[in-house]
This record gives sequence, C-alpha cells and structure tokens, in this order.
Amino acid sequence: MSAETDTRSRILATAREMFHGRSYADVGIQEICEKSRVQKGSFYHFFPSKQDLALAVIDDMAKDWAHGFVAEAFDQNLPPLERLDYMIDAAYYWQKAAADIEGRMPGCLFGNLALEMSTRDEVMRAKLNAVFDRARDKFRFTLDEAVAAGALAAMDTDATATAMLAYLEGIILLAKTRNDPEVILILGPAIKTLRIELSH
Amino acid sequence: MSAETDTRSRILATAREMFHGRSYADVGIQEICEKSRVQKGSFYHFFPSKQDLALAVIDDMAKDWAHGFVAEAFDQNLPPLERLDYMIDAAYYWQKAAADIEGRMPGCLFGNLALEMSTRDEVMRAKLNAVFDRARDKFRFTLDEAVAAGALAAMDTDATATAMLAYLEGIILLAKTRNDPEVILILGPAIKTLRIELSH
DNA sequence: CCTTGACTTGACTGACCGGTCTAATACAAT
DNA sequence: ATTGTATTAGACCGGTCAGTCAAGTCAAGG
Repeated sequence: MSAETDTRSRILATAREMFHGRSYADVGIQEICEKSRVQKGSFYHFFPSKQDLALAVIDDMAKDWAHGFVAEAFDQNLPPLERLDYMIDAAYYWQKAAADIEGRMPGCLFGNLALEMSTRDEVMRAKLNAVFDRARDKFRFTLDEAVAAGALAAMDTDATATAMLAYLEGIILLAKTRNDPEVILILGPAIKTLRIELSH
Repeated sequence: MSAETDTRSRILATAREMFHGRSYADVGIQEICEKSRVQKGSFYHFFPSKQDLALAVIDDMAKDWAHGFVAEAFDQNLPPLERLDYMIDAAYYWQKAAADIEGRMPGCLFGNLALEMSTRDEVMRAKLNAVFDRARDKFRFTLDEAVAAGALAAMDTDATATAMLAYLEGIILLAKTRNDPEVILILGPAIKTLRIELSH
C-alpha cells in the first residue's frame, strides 16, 4: 500500500519536475522511469499512457498550487489589494528559487503546457483551461471584495480578473524568455493598474 | 536561382506554418519535407540542422511581422494611443482568421517557441528574447510619443512598454487555451490602463 | 497450503527521430 | 562539348519513441 503509492507518487513527482523544467514532448517515459527508479512495466501499471500521466501531473500541481501558493497569496485576512502584491512576490520567489537551483527559469507549468499542447490535445487543453478558470475566480473574488470595501471603483471584476491572470502569465513568459526572475518584480506591481469597466 | 530560392522558401513557409500551429518538437523534418515536396537531401542542403531551420523561421516571421502587422499597427500617422487599439484589432483578426481555417488558435509563434525552447536551447532563447526586445521598442516609442503629446502623464515608458508586451502575450496565451479569439477583443483594450511610474 | 491479484521486471515491437552519404541530375561558364 | 558547381534524390544510420507482453515476485485471505 505504502510501496505502491510510493512508486506512483515518485513517478508523478519526477514527471512534474521534468515537464515543468523542459517540456512534454522533450521528456520521454524511459527517462522518467530511470530518474524515478521504476521499470517501464510498473509505469504502465499506474498510468495507461503518457497523456494520462500529464493529466495527473496537472491535477497534482493544481492541487498543490491551490493549497499552497494560491491559498497563502489570496489570504483573506489581508486587505484585498495587498493580496495581489503578495501573489506577485510569491511568484517571484518561487521562480527565483528554481532559477538559482536549475540555472533556468521554468516559468509556469500550466502556461508552458497550454502553449505546447492546446492545439494538439483537446483533453489537456480543456483541463488547463479549467485550471485557469479557477485561478481567475481567485482574482475575481479578491476584486469583488476590494470593490465592496470601497478600495476600488466599480468595474467588470470578471473581465478584469481574467486580464490580471493574462498579465501574470505574460510576465512569467517574458521573464522566462529573458531567463531573469527580476522581470516579475519590475512588472508585477502594475497588475493593480489593470481595469476593465462594466459595459452597459 | 528562382528554383533554388523556391525550394528553400517553400521549406521555410511550411516549417513556419507547422511550428506555429503545433510545436517545434512535434513537427519532424520528414513531415516538413513531405508537405513542401522536397527530399531530405535537399532540406539538409539548405539547412544544416533543425535548429537552424527554427532560427530561420523566427527571422522570417520577425521580418514579416515588422513589415506587416507591426508596421501597420504602429502607423505613425495615427494618434499614439489609437495605435494600441489598432494593434489589438490586428492581433484579433489574425488569430480569428487562423482559427476559422484551422479550427484552432495557433497563438503567437514567438511566445509558443519561447515557452517550449527557452530552457532547452540558449541560442533560440536569445533570438526570441531579441524579437521581444524589438517589439517592446515599438511600444516604448509609441508611449514616448503619447507622453510628449500630453495624451499620457509622464511614466516609466520602458517598463510600461514591457508590461504591455507581457500583457499582449498573456492575452494570446489565455485565448489560445480557451481556443477563443474573442478573449483578445475583450481583454485587449485594457492594455491602455497599464502604467508603471518612474522610480526615483 | 493454495489461490488470487496487485505489483515488478526487462526484453521486445514497429514506427519514427534527426542526420549522413553517395550518386544522379540540372545548368552555367568555358 | 566539357567541366565544375549547385541542387536533388533517396537509401541508410544508430538511437529513441510510446507502448506491449509474458514471466515472474510477494503478501493477504481463505
């Protein structure tokens, strides 16, 4: 029970790290097996295909994300607008830590996979889209609170939340291309300037 | 002369389309050769490696981009801030046209390749970074003009230009993940709300 | 003690990968 | 007509890909 779970989760952790640091196509099952010291057959006992593995990796990362990074950054004890700064900081330190260890900024696993796989795998696209939708909901909830508290003038919180998520992903994309986490720190705070008015 | 150029440019055009619509790793040289009706040997006569082909594709797209899309969108006869709206519209129609034909939004070739290749190929990363730098310059030039014309209060035009580029890439990323070009139209105009103040 | 079934092992498959090589061909200059 | 060069043709290379499979190991349950 513990051994079986261990094998599966070892595969999952390895795959997550490798997909994140490289790409889906560039990482082979054989390599994942070697690095997690598992045989091919064992791999296929737990995951019917490479696609299923990727789907599991996305779920796994989304779970950790929701319970760690996002839960802290969107801490409801903080004033709504400060949460955005916290989130930017969290993203920065995360990427910086990874860059310091690996030498390269891995960026956002979801963004990476989304651009690589959206045109090739509808199931994966839909799953990544759902992850983004949940992230947007976090932003929207924060914006709704800010508006209710009078910290922000009334706006289209749904559209603005989506805009903020897009901006965050864009910043990480650019930072990864520059291989420089500082970009997140420089551009991040401007996320609070984004605004989409209510249409009527 | 015309025939040789034709073979090379046929390879280039096919590769560009395929890399854009799928990904670098997913498209094989064999497939590119088949689709452009060229033999392997001819391919390697013109391009020493797949990496060189990708580099040439990036240059080719950047050239077309600078002369077409960007030149029109950043038309200096337009008031500076209107150029931003033009650019968003141009991005929308481009993606929509591709989505209508292919059924899927290809997104931005540069953004796609940047996320896929940045951690794997330093040469490609640097080239894509340079393309982004030039795009940022276009934004900065526009912002400088807007500030000079009094249409915008003084700001850190360099940082804001980078923020706008990040936002644009982020929008396209999200639109691609949703497979819905309309996202560009909804989120795009908010690019004008981005602002990074001068630090002092 | 025997069976069951989850798990592991590692050899194996056929397809495809990027890239090489030699020979044939087209064509321009002499 | 001949030679040199640019281009094309396509067989071929070793390696890797995702995935399969038959033969086990081993612990729990009857």
